[in-house]
Parts: sequence; structure tokens; C-alpha cells
Amino acid sequence: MGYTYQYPRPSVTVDCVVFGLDLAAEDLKVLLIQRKKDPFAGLWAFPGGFVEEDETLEESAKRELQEETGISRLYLEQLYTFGDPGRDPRGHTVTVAYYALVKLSDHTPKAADDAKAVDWFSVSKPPKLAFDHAKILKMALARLRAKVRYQPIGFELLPAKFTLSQLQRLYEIVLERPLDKRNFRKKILGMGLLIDLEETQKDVAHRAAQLYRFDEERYRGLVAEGFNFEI
Amino acid sequence: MGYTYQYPRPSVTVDCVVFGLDLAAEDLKVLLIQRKKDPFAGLWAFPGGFVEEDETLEESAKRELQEETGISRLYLEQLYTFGDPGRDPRGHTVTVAYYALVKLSDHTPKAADDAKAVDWFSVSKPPKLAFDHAKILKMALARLRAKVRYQPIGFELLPAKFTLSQLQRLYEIVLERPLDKRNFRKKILGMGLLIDLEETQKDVAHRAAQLYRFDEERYRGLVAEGFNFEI
DNA sequence: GCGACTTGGTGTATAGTTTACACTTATGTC
DNA sequence: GACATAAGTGTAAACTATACACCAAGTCGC
Repeated sequence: MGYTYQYPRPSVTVDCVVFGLDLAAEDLKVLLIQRKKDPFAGLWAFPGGFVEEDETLEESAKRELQEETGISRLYLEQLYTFGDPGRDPRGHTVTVAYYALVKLSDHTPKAADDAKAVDWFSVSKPPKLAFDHAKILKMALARLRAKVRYQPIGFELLPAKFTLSQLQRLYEIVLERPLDKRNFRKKILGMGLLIDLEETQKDVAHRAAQLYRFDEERYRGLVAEGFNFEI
Repeated sequence: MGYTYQYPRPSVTVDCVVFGLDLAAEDLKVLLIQRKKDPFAGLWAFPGGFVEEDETLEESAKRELQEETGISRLYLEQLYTFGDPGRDPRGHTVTVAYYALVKLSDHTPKAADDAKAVDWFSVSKPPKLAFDHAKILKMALARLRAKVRYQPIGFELLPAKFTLSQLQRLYEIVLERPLDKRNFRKKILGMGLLIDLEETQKDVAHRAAQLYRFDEERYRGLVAEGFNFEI
């Protein structure tokens, strides 16, 4: 039993580069799964798998993520498609890579799901990766760093309620450079995209900061008028 | 005779959205091929075709372009991968779309190659397109418009030797808005990326303009130092 | 040969944006 | 209540972007 075609076809897979922000450790993390089988048994790889009949690429990416890591709510965007004939030793495989942003607090430990080891790693010192996943990670990071500056996707990495300092730290971690506190606040508040929740942090050993949330509706309205987000 | 696999596999194709700039008509053009066979016989589509064994996606795109239109020297960049199950009535087909920029002067008439009709169309009023190619064109245009502002890819659309007015017109056509002549010249010359060829236009019925070429080497050098091109 | 036509080429002043920079306030801990 | 920690706040200077109009050079037609 099998599926027969007149011409050879490459396999088609999806891979998800899932980023999470660890505010406590001030570090950007990536979610990886340890491979149990060859090729590359023991190495780490992005969650992903074969595209099935009658599903879109994005559905496929979401399904694989759900199956392998339990993650469901996330920001997902297509990154790039990798199709070099030698990238999978089992045969020509084209993979459509996605990158995803999740609120780390919603998906914290998440180790050992269905017998597979799943863990978060610092993007700056990942373990040895299977296939061409190191190259994919590099591209995903470059995309995230570029995109975070002109699209308000950073909020996807923060809890729904956040302080201005947390938001600033997010940008500092992703962009790997310090930002001036007063200028940052002036700029971000000036956009009018943050809603002051009139609520402050609890249980912090210093002056409690004001909490905000991102005003997505207003962002959509402003974009329609030609507004450009920029950090 | 055929190729048999344990699980079903979608077909994998590449499609190329080739842009050319018609300075005489002040119009951005896209290269299309008229389909002879069903599905969508008679409609127009991007050059493209099936990815073969042992070729990279980019090689595949270049090969198809060469075969179907004779175009070889061009700027080529991956755009997006489209894989909705219903996009090809013959069955699940994943297409990796590329967009390409060519110097129209190098590939002018190009109609009727191997019995297939090939022609340039204005991007603003294309003919009826096959498959989901209207959606792909829309995305390619959006990408071109975004990218032309922060990467010096516009030069790929101009002849090697060009005038500042031609360069300005290119941006006006692609971005669909007028630019101030003095400000444009100040900005573009200020980047130091143009080499004054100390040569002027010939055979024009008015004062002949200075010719320039793009200094690609210097651009690479500046990028390495952290320079950002921006119009 | 000269006037009309077409496009090339040039500078400055103003408004807006970005950057650099340091102290006071609020809260919990010891 | 002194200390530690992070929150919160304004201004001046440098730089960048924008708006704007005329003369120069060459061809065409008479």
C-alpha cells in the first residue's frame, strides 16, 4: 500500500521556531525537542513534521506544535522555505519554517510531554541542532530583530499586563542594545497604543510600577490611517 | 512506472513574479505566460513549474525562468510559500513563490518563445490570473514596495548606467507617490553609493543628464559598518 | 539664428525628530 | 528610619526631513 506519482516528489514538512522571553533571566529563549531517532538522534530540533493532505501550511504548523509541545495560543508567521536537496539525509525534503512568539509564563516547564524531552534554551547558546536548524534559527532571530522594530509583535512575548520597564527590557534583550528610559517612555506612550490599567504591580520589593496593556484595536485603526509603528 | 511513498505527498512547485520597469511608459510591469492547458487554459500565470530531484528551490526557479522566458541574469529572492489544499484543482500543491527584478531593456519583446505567449503587463491592470496568482502578485508588490525603501534593490530594475531623474522616477513609480527632486538628489548623493560616470546621455531632445552607476562594492562595505539604506 | 520647449541641476530656511543626560519618588527590607 | 531598588519625570542641542523656485543646457521648428 502506498501513494504513487508519475514524477518524484520531495517531502514537505513544517518547522516552528518558537521564541519566549524569560524576563527573570533577561534572556530570549527558543523551544526545542530532543530527537529520539536517527537521523540526528540525541540532537535538538524545532517542533515540526510532515504536512498532511487537506491542511494548510499554517494549520500544519499549529497542529505539530500542539501535538509536540501542547502550545496552542501564539503568534505565528511564515519565515522561509528551505529546500536544499542535502538538508535531510533521508531524501529531498522541503521545509516551510515558521516562527512563533509565545508568552513564556503560559508555557513554563513543559519538559517531557509524550516521552520526548522538550525544553527552552537561550538563543545565544543553543545545543547542537539537527538538520540545517542552526541556519533556520539564525534567520528566525534576524527576522525577529528586524520585525520587532517596525511591528508591535513584541507584546506577544509579554504577559497581557506589563510595565513600561518590562517592555523596555524586552526590546533591549531582543535588540541587544540599551535604550534610554526617558526617550523610550516618551516614544512608546506618544504612540497612544498602551492602555493604562490604573493598577500597579504587587509583591515587588521597590516602588510598584504602573501596569499597561497593548491596545490592539487602536493599533489596527491607526494602521488603517497609515500609521507606522517604530522603535 | 512511478514513484511510490508510504504517505501522500503534495506536489512542490516554484513560481516567479518577475518585475520590470518600463521607463518610457512610466509603468511597473510583470511578466506572465498564457496557459495552453487546463486547468485555467487561456488565463495568465507566472513562469514556474515542478521542483526536480537534486536541485535547490532557487535553482529550480532559475531553471524554470530560463526555460520559459529565456531570462537568466536577475535579482531573485524568495517571497512566500503558498500551500492551501484547494489552490490547484489537480491536487494538493505547495508553491514556493519568488520575486525577481530584471532590467526590462535586456528582455524587451520576448513574446512567443516555444509556442507559449509570454508578455509584460502593467501591475496595475493585469489580465485574469490562474490559480491564486492574483494573491501572489499582490504580496509580491507589497514586498517590493516595502523592500525598495530600505534595500538598494531598485537599481536591479534600471540599466547599468542611469540618470538621477530615472532613479527618482523608479521610486515614484514603485512607491506611487511623487518625490521632491532636490531632496531626493540630496539624499541619494549623500549616501555616496553612486559613481558619477563623467558621461552624459546621448540623443535626448533636451539638456543631457549626468550618468551614474550603483557602487555595489561600497554598499557592501557600508553595510558591514552598520549603514542602513533608506529612501 | 532665435525663441520656445523640455528636462537637468542647484540652496536655504523651518519644522519636526532624535538624542543625551540626572534627580526625585515610592515601596519594601533590615 | 536608613537603605536598597526600581519608577517616574523634562529640557536643550544636534540632526533630519520637508517645502519651495529659478537658471542652465540642449533640441526643435520657424
